[in-house]
Amino acid sequence: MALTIGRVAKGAGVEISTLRYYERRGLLSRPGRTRAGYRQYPEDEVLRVRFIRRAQGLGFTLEEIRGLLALRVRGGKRCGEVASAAHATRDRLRARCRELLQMDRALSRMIRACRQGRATDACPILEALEPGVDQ
Amino acid sequence: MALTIGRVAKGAGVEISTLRYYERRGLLSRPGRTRAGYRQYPEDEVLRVRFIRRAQGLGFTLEEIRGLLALRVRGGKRCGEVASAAHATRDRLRARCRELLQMDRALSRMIRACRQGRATDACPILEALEPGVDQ
DNA sequence: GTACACACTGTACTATGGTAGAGAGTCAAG
DNA sequence: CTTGACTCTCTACCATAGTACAGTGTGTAC
Repeated sequence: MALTIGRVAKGAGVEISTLRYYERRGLLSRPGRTRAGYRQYPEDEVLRVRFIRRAQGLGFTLEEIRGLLALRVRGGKRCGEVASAAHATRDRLRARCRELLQMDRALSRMIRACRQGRATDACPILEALEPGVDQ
Repeated sequence: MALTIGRVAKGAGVEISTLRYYERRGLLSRPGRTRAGYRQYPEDEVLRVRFIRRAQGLGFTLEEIRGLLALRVRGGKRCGEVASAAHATRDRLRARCRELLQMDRALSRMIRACRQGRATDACPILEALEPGVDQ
């Protein structure tokens, strides 16, 4: 049961034109077509599109997301290649997460200061991030 | 010892034009000027700019970063307001971090599968994220 | 067989986050 | 006092990530 582009769009909560755009950018592979030229998507295309939107929400560019989506193990071949790409990606995710947690701690400090009625005149987020500045 | 725009740019690793752009967008407050009209920045402006770049790397828009930079406790006044904004921001950071860790786990699974010579034909990241799809 | 929703391509426009260049003034060294 | 590096404003351009629209074809319900 193939889906039309309209159904995929509705399912994933995006515009039809966005799906065509993703196709042009190589994030979605070219689907089959009916004789009339209508795109025919497999049902799980919706999941792929949702993934794209979530990853964008996390601050990845479409280029990066294209890379994420390309990561998969194909029959043991080129495994080393894929595994090292996966490792590198994982490292970047973790670094990102660490920085988020640093901001989190800064905010917590601020909230505490606030509760105690102390004023922090300088920006606490900015201060809190200073130690990590050189990487 | 005030800094010229060129020194701030060099210190923060950005273009001069970018600093003027940030000023227009309200991320940097208008600095004092010399009689000749040259901008005069306090030394810690460099830190502020570095913070902006890091936050951008974490996927925040300039608008969001403007909000982050505005969060500070001013002499106990408007504390409730600021604290609730800080809480909300912290919640968003944590949600973001959780999603990153979800992707992290997906990658780890893939790396394990790879080591064991198993092929995962579907995209493992995509699969791993499915449970979280509905929020 | 004619509405009407939906699909197709192609082009053009939008917002965000910058970057580049013109034309002019400024500062510091020699 | 001139040369060169730096700064100023203003306008125009660029890439990314879409969105909108024109003009045309399709599919189905009545």
